[in-house]
Amino acid sequence: MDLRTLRYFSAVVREGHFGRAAASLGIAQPPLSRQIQKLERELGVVLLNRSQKKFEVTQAGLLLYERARRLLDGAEQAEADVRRLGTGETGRLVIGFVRSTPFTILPGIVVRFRAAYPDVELELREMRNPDQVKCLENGIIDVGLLRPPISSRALQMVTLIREPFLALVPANHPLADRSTTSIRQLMTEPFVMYSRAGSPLIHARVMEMCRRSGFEPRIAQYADQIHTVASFVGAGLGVALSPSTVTSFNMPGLRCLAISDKPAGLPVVAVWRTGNASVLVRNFTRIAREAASAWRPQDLPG
Amino acid sequence: MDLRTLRYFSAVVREGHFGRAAASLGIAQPPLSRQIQKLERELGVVLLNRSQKKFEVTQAGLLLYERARRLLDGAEQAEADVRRLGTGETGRLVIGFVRSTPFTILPGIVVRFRAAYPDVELELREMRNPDQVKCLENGIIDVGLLRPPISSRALQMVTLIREPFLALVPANHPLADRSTTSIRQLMTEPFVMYSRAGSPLIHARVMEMCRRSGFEPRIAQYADQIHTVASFVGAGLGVALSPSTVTSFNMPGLRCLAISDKPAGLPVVAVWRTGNASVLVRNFTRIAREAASAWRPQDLPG
DNA sequence: CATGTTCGATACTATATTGGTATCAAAGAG
DNA sequence: CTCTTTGATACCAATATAGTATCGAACATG
Repeated sequence: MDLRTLRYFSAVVREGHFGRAAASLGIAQPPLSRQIQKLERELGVVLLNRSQKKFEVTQAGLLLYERARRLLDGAEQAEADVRRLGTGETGRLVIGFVRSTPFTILPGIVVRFRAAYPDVELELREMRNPDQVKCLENGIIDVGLLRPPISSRALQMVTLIREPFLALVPANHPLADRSTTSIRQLMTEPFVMYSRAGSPLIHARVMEMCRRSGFEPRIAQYADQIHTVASFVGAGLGVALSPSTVTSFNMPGLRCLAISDKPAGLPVVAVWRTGNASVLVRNFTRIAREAASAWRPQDLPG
Repeated sequence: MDLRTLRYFSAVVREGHFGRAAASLGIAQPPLSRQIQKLERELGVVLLNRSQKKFEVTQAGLLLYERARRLLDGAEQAEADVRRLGTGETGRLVIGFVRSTPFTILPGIVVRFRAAYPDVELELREMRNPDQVKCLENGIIDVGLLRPPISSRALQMVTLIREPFLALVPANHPLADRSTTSIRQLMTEPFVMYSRAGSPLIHARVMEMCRRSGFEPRIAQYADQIHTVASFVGAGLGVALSPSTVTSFNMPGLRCLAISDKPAGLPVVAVWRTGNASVLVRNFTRIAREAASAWRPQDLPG
């Protein structure tokens, strides 16, 4: 007993007429008659009473008709649901993100994704880099938005944006009125520095930039997070090199300058399990790339 | 998407292994692989992630697995139910019967049918002959237990029993001590007679029997029903010819005698719609015939 | 009452689908 | 590095399904 046979039988009962049923099914009448006969033989049950020219549906036939309708509806629904889930129109996606992304690309990604796939449940979890790597490997999150490097070979990634670095100086600093500076010009300044523990990636990059410009920065103050750094610079504790996200805060006493050295930006990547060919993930990363390419660091000086 | 394909997919997911799944389905592995591929192509959805040697079921695949299980269970259940209904193991049967049958064959039929088909709902309705004919034609009752003749050509019948006639005499009658009499011997007796209106069939048969024996009965009293006739005879109002069911009552002052003329018994038949090939009806009439052939008029004299 | 029409069943043929056997290519296991 | 395991592929055989032509019974019509 397969669904085609049920479809046929259902059509015969619905139309009350083999010829019309066959027409509605897009087949000829003789195969339809045979299929119904075969169904009756298989079940060992008379479904249609063909005593006269016109047939009459037996009790058993009526029962089968009801059940067939339910089964066919169920199958159709299942097919549609699977298709929707499989094409990523529906389902659930858990996204990990690091703290900086809500100030850059995360909002754009979420807005675009929601618009494109309104029926996909999107769960967003802020997590630090190492947690995201673990959760990606466990399957707890499907995609991570974070900063490289990541070491796991089971993970695949695509670079979304490179956040440029800015130089931060206090408003009363000699450089404060200019829109651009070089890293070398900050050589003698005291630095407010991202701590190695709190932001190891930025710490390393800033140290590297200074060394490339030929000096070891004199560190006046460590700070863990971007707004702390900004507030310390605004308070006059020193200068800093920071991802451009600082412009998202309206910090009093703070001036942001473009860096003439044009150091490479700080990449943010989307990461997912290499095996995970889920359409949802593919769609999300596609949208993420689109959103990222439309993103521009806001209020950039210079 | 048919049920076989779903069965195949379900087996693959359940076993987690194409080879074992194929074995459990009783087919070879290559056709199974192809069917799954075809299913994925039809749905346009990746159901199994075959990234490595071992596959992994996708979200969509898991959804389809759940739905497939439900559909397959539903189909199996439907098949079983239809088969049961179609083979008359289950369902509902409405039986009409005339007043006399509860004293003769009805109990035996019901007991046997209940034993053979415990899951069939049996509804019993006492109805007079003409009502049964109407209800049979309307489909309100499925089988009627009644006395011929019936005139409708759309109805089919089978004779179940022939209730023999007995002669009834008062206990103080000269014939009361004998076990047999002839109809002629009652020629001069006053008769308690079934009324033409209340029991036209019996009335006609009794009149016919008397006329065949060469006399017109002198009617002392009319009565409608069998127990009324019996009580009147017992009260000494006259003699009577009656179906043997009278022996079911323990009527004081009444004696029952066999009739040496051996008149033909009063037939009771089962009747059903000619078109109605319902297995339930066939089974019921078969059981009715069995029960009838086992029936013997009780306490028959002679 | 004969005749034509309708409707499902049957006979036969062509096509499509499905399953089996042999074999391959890649991935782990030892 | 070799052997085994596992799903995929190529090719062939068997089965199942659909189409065309036609039949036979039942109802409608003149």
